[in-house]
Amino acid sequence: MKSKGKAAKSSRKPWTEPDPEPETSDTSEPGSSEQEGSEASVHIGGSWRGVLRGGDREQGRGGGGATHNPHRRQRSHNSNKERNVRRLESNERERQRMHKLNNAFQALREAIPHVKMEKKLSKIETLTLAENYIKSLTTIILGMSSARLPPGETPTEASAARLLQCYQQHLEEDGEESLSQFLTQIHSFSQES
DNA sequence: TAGGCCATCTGGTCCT
DNA sequence: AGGACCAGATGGCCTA
Repeated sequence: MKSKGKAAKSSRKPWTEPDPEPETSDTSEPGSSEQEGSEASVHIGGSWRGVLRGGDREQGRGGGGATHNPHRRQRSHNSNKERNVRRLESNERERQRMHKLNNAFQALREAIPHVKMEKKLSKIETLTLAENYIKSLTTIILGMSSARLPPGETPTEASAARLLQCYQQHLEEDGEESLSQFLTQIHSFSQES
């Protein structure tokens, strides 16, 4: 679970009803997959978590607007057991999603050179270094291609075209969709300049 | 011990 | 309808 290899985390509170109803015949252990120790419920700092999260998340896409959003989807009235199952499935999917994200971060770490090899880069460090690395490479490539231009060709035109060609080659080799997206951006950039 | 970083849970919206 | 995505909350581990 925790990739740091430290002691397994056991204090995560599994999903439970904030307002426990009498009929909660849990056959499935709430924390079945990797948590144990189901505490009474999610009672945090003197208030219910659900209450805490009520109405102050009005920004951003997934952000919220939970309380007064007229377009809010009607809650389906599933049984507690059903909701528990769905919640656990959601948790599992979210975990997998985050693992994939972390794998991508790891791949990025390995792709960028950095000085302190013994220390693992944090996520924010990885992103920052990657940004700088891309900028440096771009500068170098543009410099190289403008150094040997065919006569009559403007530097930006030619270098952008070269860049495009280079990425197209990568695209053919790797077949990555993310690359093609970037390719489009490069292309529009080259047309602008 | 405080602060940084992280994994996980959670409930909301968005998308298919 | 259900999965993906997102951001806030929380608590554990580690280091200065």
